Amino acid sequence: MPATVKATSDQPFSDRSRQRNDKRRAVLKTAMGLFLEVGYHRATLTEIARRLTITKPALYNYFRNKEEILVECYRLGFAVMNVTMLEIEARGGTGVEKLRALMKSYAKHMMSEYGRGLVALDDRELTGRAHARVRADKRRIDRCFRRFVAEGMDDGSIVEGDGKLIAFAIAGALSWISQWYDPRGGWSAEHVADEMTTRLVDGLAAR
Amino acid sequence: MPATVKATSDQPFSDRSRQRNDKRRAVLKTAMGLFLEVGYHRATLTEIARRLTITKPALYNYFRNKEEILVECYRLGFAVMNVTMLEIEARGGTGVEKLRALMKSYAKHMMSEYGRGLVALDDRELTGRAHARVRADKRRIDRCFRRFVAEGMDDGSIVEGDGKLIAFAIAGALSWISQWYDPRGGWSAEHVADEMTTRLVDGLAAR
DNA sequence: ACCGAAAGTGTCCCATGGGTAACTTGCATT
DNA sequence: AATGCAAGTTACCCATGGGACACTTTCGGT
Repeated sequence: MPATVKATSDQPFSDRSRQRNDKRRAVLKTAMGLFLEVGYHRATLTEIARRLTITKPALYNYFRNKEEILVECYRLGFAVMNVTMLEIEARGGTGVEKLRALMKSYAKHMMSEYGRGLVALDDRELTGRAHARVRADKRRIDRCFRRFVAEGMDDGSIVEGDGKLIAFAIAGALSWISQWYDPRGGWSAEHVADEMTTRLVDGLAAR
Repeated sequence: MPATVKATSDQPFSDRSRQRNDKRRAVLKTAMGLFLEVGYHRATLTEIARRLTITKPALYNYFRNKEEILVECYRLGFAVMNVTMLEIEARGGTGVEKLRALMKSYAKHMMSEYGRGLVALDDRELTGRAHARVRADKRRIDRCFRRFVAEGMDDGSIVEGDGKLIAFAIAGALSWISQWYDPRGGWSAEHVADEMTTRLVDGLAAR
C-alpha cells in the first residue's frame, strides 16, 4: 500500500503524518481568518494553534515566526492578482475593457479571504525587506489600474481627466468592499462585482 | 496683571502653568499624529510624551488611559462630520446636490488629521461601550450617504440602482483618500475633493 | 520489528509597554 | 513671602505574547 493520504481536507492535524504542505496551508488559512477577525497584532500564536488543536511551539515547524505567516498571507493574496493582471493584458482590448475586467476581478478578490487581507491588514506590521516587498506589490496593482485608465484615455474609451485620481477612486471604491462585505449577507460576490463595476464606469448621475 | 497666557501655541508644555485645555489638545494632536504614522498599538505613550517633552505618567493628568486618547481622537473626527451633515440637510436641495456637498466635505475631511483617523485607525482597538459608539457614529455617516442617494433616486437626479451599493462605492472611493493623500504632494485638498466628486458622479466612461 | 527523524509538547525566558504610587517642583493665590 | 495644590518625575509592577530549548511521541522506510 502506498503512503496513505490522511486527513487532508478538514483536520490536517488529526495525526502526525508528514504532510507539511497541507499543514502549512491549514496554518495559513486559520491564521488569515484570525487576522481578519481581530487584526494581526491581536491575533496570538496561541490562539491560532488552539484553533488547529495543536500548541504554539508546533507552529514553528512550519514558520520561522509570526511575521513569516503574515508574509505568506500577503504572498497568496498577491499571487491571484498577478495571474489576473497577466491574463487581462494577454487578452487585450480597449482601455475601458481591460479596466472593467480588472475591476471585476479585483472586486471579487476583495470578497475572498486572502484578497481582503491585502487591504484589511496593516502592512506596517512588517519590517524591512518584507515590508518593502508588500508595498511594491501593492504599487504594482495600483499601477495596473493607472495604466488601463491611461490607455482608455488614449483610445478614447475613457473621459479625459486626471488618470491618477480616477485610478485612486476606483481602487478605493473596490478596496472598500473588504471592509463591509459579509458573505452571509445575501449578495453574491459576482453580483457586487458587476454592479460596482458598471456603476463606477457609467456614473451615478441621471442624464 | 491678569493671568498671563503662556505658551499656548507651540509648546504648551514649556512651563507648568495650568492650561489644561491647551495641553489636552496638544496631547491629542501629537497622539493623533503618531497613531496615523505607526498605528494605534505601535504608538507608545512614552513616545507621545517624548514628543511633548514630558514623561509618560504626566499624560495621566489629562487622560485616564491610552484608550481614552483614541476615543477623543475619534470624537473630534466625528464632530466635524456631524456639523457638516446638519448643515447640508439644512441647506436643502435635490438628492444629487446634497450628495455632492457631502462628498466634497467628506473628501476634504479625509485629508485632515482627525478625519483620516476615522478610517485609518482600527476601531477594534476600542472595547465595550466606546467601540459601540464609534461603530454607531460610522454607521451614521454611512446612512447619510445612503439617504442622499435614495433621495436622488426619488427625485430623479440619480440613476436607478442599488442605493446601498452606490453609497458604498462613494464612501469607499473617498475614504481611500486617507490612505494615499500626502499634503506635500502638490495636490490641494480642494482640488482632490472637487475632482473626485465630479468624476464619481459623472462617471468615467466616454459617451 | 526496529530506529532515525520529524512532529508535537511542557516549560521557560524576556522584552515590551500600559498603568500606579510616592515623591519633588514650581505656579498662583493670598 | 508663604503655602497649598496641581503638574511632573523617578522608579516600580505586572500582564502579555513571541520565541527558544529540551524532552517525548509517533510515523514510515528498511
